[in-house]
Amino acid sequence: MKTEAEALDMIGDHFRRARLAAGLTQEQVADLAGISRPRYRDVETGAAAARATTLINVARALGLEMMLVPQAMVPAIEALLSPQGEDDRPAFSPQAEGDDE
Amino acid sequence: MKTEAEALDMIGDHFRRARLAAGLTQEQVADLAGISRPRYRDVETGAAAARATTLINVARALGLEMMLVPQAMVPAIEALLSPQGEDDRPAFSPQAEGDDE
DNA sequence: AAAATTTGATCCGCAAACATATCTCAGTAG
DNA sequence: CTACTGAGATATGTTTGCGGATCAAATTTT
Repeated sequence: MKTEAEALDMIGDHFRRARLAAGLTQEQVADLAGISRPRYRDVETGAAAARATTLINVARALGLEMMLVPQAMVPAIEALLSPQGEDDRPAFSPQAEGDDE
Repeated sequence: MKTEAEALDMIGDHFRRARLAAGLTQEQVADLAGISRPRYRDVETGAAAARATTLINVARALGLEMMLVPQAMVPAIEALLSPQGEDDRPAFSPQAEGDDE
């Protein structure tokens, strides 16, 4: 695995930013997402490949939403989010698709 | 859990659409994503809460990308994708956040 | 300073995702 | 009818995410 780990790391970084911006502790977010604190920590650090439902719950606890979009549309969406400059950082870099790896 | 199952179902439906649009078999996509066919089938049917890396790989195998976006921006992004009307269907409905459940 | 809070990190036990193999059924082609 | 392909479904065993408890380090608060 290669890009997968990077993706997880970017997700975790995104979550951390959103959490700090919201002024929440790890435990608070973990509780909101319905997961344990050690596990939320793993998500933030990208230590583990969390389940889809876990990521969805964490995202929603932080006011975020996971979306599936065509790779070709990613730049446009990023452009749409950047100016808003809240705390939104698109999740994954669309660096070509390595298919598997 | 409630909405989680729905989200998984929507993801699976999205994948299936993209797969058929690409003219690929389940086995081909599973191979591209680096997972077994029975498991990819579970993903399509929403039977299992796949891992984050699994979803990322499947998405990329289908020319899609997963993104984390502020819930407030979801409608705008959907509007951006709708006109394209290819095979893009935003993944999850942003119906408030149930936090945990 | 000490005390409280937040975070990093680890272990154990359990549940679930995962691979592999196998079987069946629907559809199409021979 | 038989042969082939795509897809649904199940069984077994391995891997791993997960909760809970527990520890220490870093930060903040009094």
